[in-house]
Amino acid sequence: MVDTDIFKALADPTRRRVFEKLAGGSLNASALRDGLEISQPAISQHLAVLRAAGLVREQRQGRFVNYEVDPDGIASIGTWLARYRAYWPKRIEALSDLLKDMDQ
Amino acid sequence: MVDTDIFKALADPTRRRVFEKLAGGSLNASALRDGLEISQPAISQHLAVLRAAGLVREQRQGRFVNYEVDPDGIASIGTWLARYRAYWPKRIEALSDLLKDMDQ
DNA sequence: CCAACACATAAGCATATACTAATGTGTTGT
DNA sequence: ACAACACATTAGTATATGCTTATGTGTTGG
Repeated sequence: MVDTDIFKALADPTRRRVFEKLAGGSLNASALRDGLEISQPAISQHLAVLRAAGLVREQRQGRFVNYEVDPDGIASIGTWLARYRAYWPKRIEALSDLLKDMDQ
Repeated sequence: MVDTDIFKALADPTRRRVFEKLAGGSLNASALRDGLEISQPAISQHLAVLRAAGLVREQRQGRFVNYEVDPDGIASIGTWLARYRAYWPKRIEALSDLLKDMDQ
C-alpha cells in the first residue's frame, strides 16, 4: 500500500527532519546529515525509505547524490487528506492561502 | 512529538481503514469493527492509538462509545503539509476545490 | 440485583524497525 | 593506477509494535 509506505516513512522523527530540510530545495546526503547526530549508514537507510515511499527522488551528481522532494509523494498525502476536507478547520485554509501568496 | 504520533497512527493500514470509516460520520467501536477481521481488543487498542494521536475523539453514549474525527488531528496534518505547498501539483488543488463544491 | 452487553486493559509473544560496525560500489583528483 | 571521497549495502542487535487470550470496568434490561 502506497499510503502505508508514506506514513511509515514520515512516522520517524529523523526522517521528517531530513525531509523538511528538502523543503527548501535539493541537498546531497552529506548536507542532509549535517546537524543530525546520526551515522552515515543511518542517513543512507533513511533516504532509501523516503525514496521507496515516493517522498524524495535522487539524482547522481558526480560522486554526490542530490535529493529533492518528489511532488508525487506530496500529492498522495494531499489526495488522502482531501477526503477529510469536511473536517478542515477554517484556519488551515487561511494558512494555505497565506503560503500561496508567499510563494510569489 | 505530536506529528510523530499522528504519522505512526496512520502508518497502520487497519487504523487507516478505521479512520476512513469515520470520514462519513461518527460510529461506535462495534460498528467500526464490522467488516474488519480483527478481535475486539485489537480495535480498542487501535482506537486508543488514534485518540492519543489526536485524530479521533470519543463520547460515551450509554454503554456505547461513539468515535468521530477530531478536526485538530486533521489540522495538524494540514499545517504540516502546507510547508510543502510549493511542491503541490496543480491537480491536488483542483481535487481540493472539487471536494469543496461537493460539500454543498 | 444480576446477567448480558460494549468496551478497555494487561500480559505475553512474534515480527518489524532503527541503529551500529563492517564492508562494498562508484567517482574524482593527482 | 590508486588513494580519498561520497554513498550504499549487509549483518547483527535492541527496542517498538500489533496481535491474541484472559480479565477488568461500566451500563442496561428483566
